[in-house]
Amino acid sequence: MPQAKSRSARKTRIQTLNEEIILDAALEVFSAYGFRGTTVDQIAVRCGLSKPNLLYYFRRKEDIYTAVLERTLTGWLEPLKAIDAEGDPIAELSRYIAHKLRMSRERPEASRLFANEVLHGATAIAKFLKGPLRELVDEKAAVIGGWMKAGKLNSVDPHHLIFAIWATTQHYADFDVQVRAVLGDGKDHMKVAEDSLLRLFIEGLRPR
Amino acid sequence: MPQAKSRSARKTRIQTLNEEIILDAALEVFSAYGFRGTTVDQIAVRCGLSKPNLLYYFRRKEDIYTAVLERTLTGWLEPLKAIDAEGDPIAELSRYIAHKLRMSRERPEASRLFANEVLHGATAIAKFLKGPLRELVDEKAAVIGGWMKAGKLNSVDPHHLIFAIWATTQHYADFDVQVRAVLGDGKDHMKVAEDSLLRLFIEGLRPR
DNA sequence: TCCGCTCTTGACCATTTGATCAAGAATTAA
DNA sequence: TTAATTCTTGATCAAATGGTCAAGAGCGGA
Repeated sequence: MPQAKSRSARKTRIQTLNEEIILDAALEVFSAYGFRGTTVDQIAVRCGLSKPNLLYYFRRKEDIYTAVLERTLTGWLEPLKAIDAEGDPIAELSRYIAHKLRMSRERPEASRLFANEVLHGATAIAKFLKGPLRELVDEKAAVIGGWMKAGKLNSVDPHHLIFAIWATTQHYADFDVQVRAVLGDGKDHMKVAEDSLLRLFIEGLRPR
Repeated sequence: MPQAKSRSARKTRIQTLNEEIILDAALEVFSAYGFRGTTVDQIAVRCGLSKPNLLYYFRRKEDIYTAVLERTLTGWLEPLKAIDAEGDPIAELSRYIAHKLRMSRERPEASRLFANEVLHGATAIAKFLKGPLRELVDEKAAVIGGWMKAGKLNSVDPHHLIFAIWATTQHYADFDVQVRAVLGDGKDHMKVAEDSLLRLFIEGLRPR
């Protein structure tokens, strides 16, 4: 809502359109350079608008940033939410891992934006972390813990299991440059990554 | 070597001392705010020197950054190097995981500096990644692969296994804020983290 | 068509910040 | 002690950058 007073709550066609292309461009730039490393001009150039025009839609650079973050956080919890307490434990967790891995491949910018924000203190999303995120994690950790008590899974602290899944899957987005440096940029390694992670999480390293 | 001409190759007592306290301060600040997010003045204040004085020892901000990175990379590979082909596979990998986890607890700044650099393209350490890092990883991956072929470990792509160990252990340094938001800041959770990761990597989730 | 509101931008401003420099203080070797 | 060298810093600069503003262009409903 740029102009606090004169502009009505309803959005113009142009307004909707431009806010969208701004946030698209902002995600690209912020995820690549971080908040401080990004200039408003970079975003402006990227989406073909002038700098004052950007600041017409978003008063401050920070507003663009928080808008991009909010937009990204929407849906960030979806894969975890999808874990079904009634489903087969191994199948549910396998699906979760595969889902997170797919997100790292298809939308690495979202993961990097998030990683950068957390890495630098997460001041903009502290409430999200301590609120919705924590609640959902607690809930699903309880589900996983139930599976373990029922003997359907080996006993591992469920919270740390979730951390491990986050870490390993998001690694392919956040540390993509390193992965490519080690494996070579050529081919697509995500298929191997998926097979490896699934086998590792489910079977572990010790032979049976 | 600040003054190119008049200063000899040998370092003064003061020079050695000050370069050290500068790099100590720089690690703190760079790891917290990233390269762009850090100002020379912040570092100067942190170590009690004036800004021009900092730039007497390191001509450019970038020189401080690369010096800190270099200093941090020294030793970054040590834990992986320590994996012994002659040792017991499970024991060697357990020790490696525990070692990396301890580093995340004791020197999280180093991990965060590295994470930030890779996240933003790793332009300053590209040679390190494609050179020494890759070579060492290939070497140790071969060792682990040998263990698997010998039936001493379940077969998982060794490169991706190493990525998984990096991701899960460094997660506790890089995503510390998130971990605390979910688990609560109060107690020390690293002991539970270690038990969980070791059990997860070795035994996996599927009950035997 | 006409009028009010929305959209766009060139010019501009203030602050931050990396970097320089000259001059003086401190240190060191003789 | 002395002279050469190293170290330190206040003052200053130029560039980058977030943000403002007034004026004009464009759009949409009556």
